[in-house]
Amino acid sequence: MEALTIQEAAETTGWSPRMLRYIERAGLVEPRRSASGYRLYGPGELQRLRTLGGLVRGFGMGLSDVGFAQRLRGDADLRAAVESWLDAEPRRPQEVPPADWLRWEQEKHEKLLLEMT
Amino acid sequence: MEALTIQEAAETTGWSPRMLRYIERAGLVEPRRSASGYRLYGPGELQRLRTLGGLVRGFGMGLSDVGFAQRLRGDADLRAAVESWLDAEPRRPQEVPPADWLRWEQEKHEKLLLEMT
DNA sequence: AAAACCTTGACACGCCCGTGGTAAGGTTCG
DNA sequence: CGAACCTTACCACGGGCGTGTCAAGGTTTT
Repeated sequence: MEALTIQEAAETTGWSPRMLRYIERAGLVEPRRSASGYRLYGPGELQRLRTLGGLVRGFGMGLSDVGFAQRLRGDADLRAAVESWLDAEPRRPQEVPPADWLRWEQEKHEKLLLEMT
Repeated sequence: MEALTIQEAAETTGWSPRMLRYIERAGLVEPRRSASGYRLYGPGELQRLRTLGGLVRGFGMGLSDVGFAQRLRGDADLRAAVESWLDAEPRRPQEVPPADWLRWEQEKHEKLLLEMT
């Protein structure tokens, strides 16, 4: 049987058993269960847990950020809305021909405005 | 002068003046300032504030999520790390040829593993 | 059967997020 | 000049996040 119990998984990944349960509830790494309900972590889950640690510690992001990124991936509407908001950055009006930048903004947003009301 | 003061901007966008200052501190919408330090909201900022409201209320995301999305856009390393983590989803091992899925995981992560230690 | 695991559920705690309010002081308008 | 605005800096507070610990009960191992 190629699967570790929660305490063994905790030892090889650096997370506490408590956090492994939390990570599961957050939908980030969900191990399969044994017949009696024990969590069973396979090689894929272990790898994912280790790189999750690298992500959090290496970039200072929270588990909820990873959860949001995961949500972004699965929800095309959300992704489109967020991207079009980011595209419309009104930074530095002076980097744009001064006569145009007002209309330029408004055009950028026309599509989005129709969608979200 | 085509720019609104903070209270006027608040009235036309639905945010409170307090929140407009908060949103600025979060790096999401940063208006330019008058000579004496007053915030001046132009058409671009106003539009951005309204669509930000749509994003938050329409999708139930927090301002910090929008901030994270913005950070993702600007930081290529972060984006690559997050994407490769999401790509390695160990969901449903049975959807993949059973002999391959273990190596498949490991290869997917090799690059990332070298970068974050 | 006892030890050493596992499960879920609860209480707790510190910190950050999203808000509001208020105070002390500068600016603009009438 | 006075009213009405603006600025920054604080205090406060409810809620969620990331953790730990503990209790009550089921499972696996020896």
